[in-house]
Amino acid sequence: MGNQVLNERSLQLLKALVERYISDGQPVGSRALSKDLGVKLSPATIRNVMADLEDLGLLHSPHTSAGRVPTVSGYRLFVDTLLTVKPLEAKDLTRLYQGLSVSDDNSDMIGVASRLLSELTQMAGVVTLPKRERVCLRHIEFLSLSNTRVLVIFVTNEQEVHNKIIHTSKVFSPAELQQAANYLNSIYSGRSLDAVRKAVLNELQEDQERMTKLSGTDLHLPEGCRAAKPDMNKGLLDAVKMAQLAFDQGNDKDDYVLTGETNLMGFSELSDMDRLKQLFEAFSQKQGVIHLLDQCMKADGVQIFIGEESGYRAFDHCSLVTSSYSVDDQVVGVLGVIGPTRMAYEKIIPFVDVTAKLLGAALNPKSTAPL
Amino acid sequence: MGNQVLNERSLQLLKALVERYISDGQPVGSRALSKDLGVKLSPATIRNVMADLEDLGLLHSPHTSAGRVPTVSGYRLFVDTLLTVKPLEAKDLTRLYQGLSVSDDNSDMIGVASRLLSELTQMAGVVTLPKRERVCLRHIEFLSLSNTRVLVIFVTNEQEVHNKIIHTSKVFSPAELQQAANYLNSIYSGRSLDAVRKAVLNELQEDQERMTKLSGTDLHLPEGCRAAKPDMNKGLLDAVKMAQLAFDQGNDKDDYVLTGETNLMGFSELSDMDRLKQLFEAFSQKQGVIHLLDQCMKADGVQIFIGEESGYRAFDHCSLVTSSYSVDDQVVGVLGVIGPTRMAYEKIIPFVDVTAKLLGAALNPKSTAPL
DNA sequence: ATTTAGCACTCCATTAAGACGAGTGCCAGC
DNA sequence: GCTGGCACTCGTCTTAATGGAGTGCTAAAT
Repeated sequence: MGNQVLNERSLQLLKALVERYISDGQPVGSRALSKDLGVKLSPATIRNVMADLEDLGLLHSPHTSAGRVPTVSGYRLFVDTLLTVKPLEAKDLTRLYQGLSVSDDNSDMIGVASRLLSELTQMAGVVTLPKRERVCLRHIEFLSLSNTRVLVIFVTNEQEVHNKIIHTSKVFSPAELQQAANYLNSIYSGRSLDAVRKAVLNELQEDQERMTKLSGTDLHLPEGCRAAKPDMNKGLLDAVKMAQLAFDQGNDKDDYVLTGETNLMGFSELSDMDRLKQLFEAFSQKQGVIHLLDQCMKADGVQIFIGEESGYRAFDHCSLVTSSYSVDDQVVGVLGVIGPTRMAYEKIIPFVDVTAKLLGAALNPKSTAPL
Repeated sequence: MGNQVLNERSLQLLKALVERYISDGQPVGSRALSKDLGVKLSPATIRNVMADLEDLGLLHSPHTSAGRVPTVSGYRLFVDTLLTVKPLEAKDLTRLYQGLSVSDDNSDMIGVASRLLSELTQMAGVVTLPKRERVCLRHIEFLSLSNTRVLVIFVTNEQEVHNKIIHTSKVFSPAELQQAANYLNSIYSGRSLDAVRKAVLNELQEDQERMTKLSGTDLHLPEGCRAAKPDMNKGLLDAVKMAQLAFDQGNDKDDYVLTGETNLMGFSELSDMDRLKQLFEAFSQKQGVIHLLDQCMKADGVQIFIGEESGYRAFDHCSLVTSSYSVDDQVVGVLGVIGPTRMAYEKIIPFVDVTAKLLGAALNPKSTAPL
């Protein structure tokens, strides 16, 4: 009896079984496996081993007289220790390179990456937009709309343009807005949004303290203040206040680009309409998916969620292969592929891996000429 | 014999049949119809009439011993002349009003409208983004990225921010860009993008003519030129050239917001996976849908495509109820509902109608205070 | 001249039964 | 510890039978 729980042979057998199941989609029986396996073993022996693997929770029989199918734990063991990753095919690599090459118009790199993933894997591709906090502010601009409504436009990382409407406490003239923008640009340009937010808060706090200290005597200039003239100083404070509104928390509506969802409609394991509906609803509600992807951002390198591991019902029959991508050695986002649990991990993993690296490179501001 | 092809009675019968079919989803037989119908008619008589209607191509039997189902022409006749539109229920109307009320942050009105449509009708809602050409330019801004790459940011209609990267023929300093923007803003602000594009082309053409006339003698100022100094004039020409690049054709990537696609997965007539896949693929490829919606923009008021009428295979089993929406008496976009041919037209039509009107009102720049 | 009742007929949907086959579990022998 | 053999299970496929909803046609009724 295979009392020595997981010997080499049973692992090889599990590997063969998973591979077979992934390529066929049919529960695999002892006979089929016996033929697949290099080692000469009779179906009966294999049945014994399979029974052991089933006891360990790595396999599962749909019913008495069907073959075995890997469980989530079975897949997990497989991807963690048994999998032999296949290098990308030349043509796919070329495709990725040409799609994600550093070009002048990299305005839709995220979309391109997502489309490439879905196109090449024939599953769904997903790419999160770069986390705003981790991204560099390049330029900020204010534009008066009406009365106290001000449109804030800011550019990050060479290409992305964001905008938001804020309400100011008083009415500003275009010149004042211009001045405020100039000031903010001179101080904060080039720093990460996160840093800017902190600096802004800090600034406001210091000001608060000064106010209390010098109660009323606003003609005296506190030291450490860069501004030369009092009225100027007042203007700058307004600028900082506006910056605070602009970079407010909650501003970061994380989002992602998902493509090739329709590819998922071909898979038999997702042919159940209710399941599929749940999955697509999760896609459009977004928050669940975002949360899941956020988890992947912590670790870098390729990460995999198999079936129920994700913790989201809608993903019960799906796997998610992700990798974070970095700009300037800083992790800014995640991309990945969504497909049925029964997917060709050994091919998908390198796809995701390479795409993440290329996307990071393409987004790198250093590779495009600085101002 | 009902030789007088479409008498009042047969029309009433058709109406009853369509209504019954819409609410049941089952082919409707003569007996059921006889009960539904106010008039006392035996099933046999009804059978005769139904046979006539079938000859006219208004009805169709799935098979010998099933009831009848309306054909596309049947539906068409129904919606065109038989339909009695039901007014919106109070709660739905309230919902629309509160969702589409004029608020300060109407940045995502389009999305809100789409969500409302899908939520209230339990089908898919679609709203096109306002046509750029028909929308007013409010402000333009240039931002130098690197060398000849310039980011153009322009705001239209109070709220929408667009951006595009253009390549200029020479390197401009920030000051030059600022000047160019100022000039363009002073001349073109408030005019429709379409008008601006034409004016710009005109300007360039005139300049061209001037150039040929005065070949080389650029010290002489041609009359009709507003600029006072030659170098200034040169700068303005650059501005116009940049404007041309910015408002280039092909820039108008028409787009739409589609929500509630998942609602479509519940309908039995779309439960066929292949069909559904085709439909969803059409949704993500967009161009087909855009073309279809564009057609609806020509006519104003509610417009309906039933099944194959749309001309797109993917929509064969769907109907599309649309209405254009206008800002400032100018049609700028289209919104609508997509669902199975068997939909409650009498309810959907007022939904679409009212939503279009409210959206138009909410987007109207006049209703928000001007600068 | 319509309308109606009656009747034979068609065709789908459901159910039941049987045959098939893939695969298992277990046992006894190698 | 591995293997062959064997009985058994269970899903799938095929076939046949039954029931019912609905039609088309014809002949009688209005």
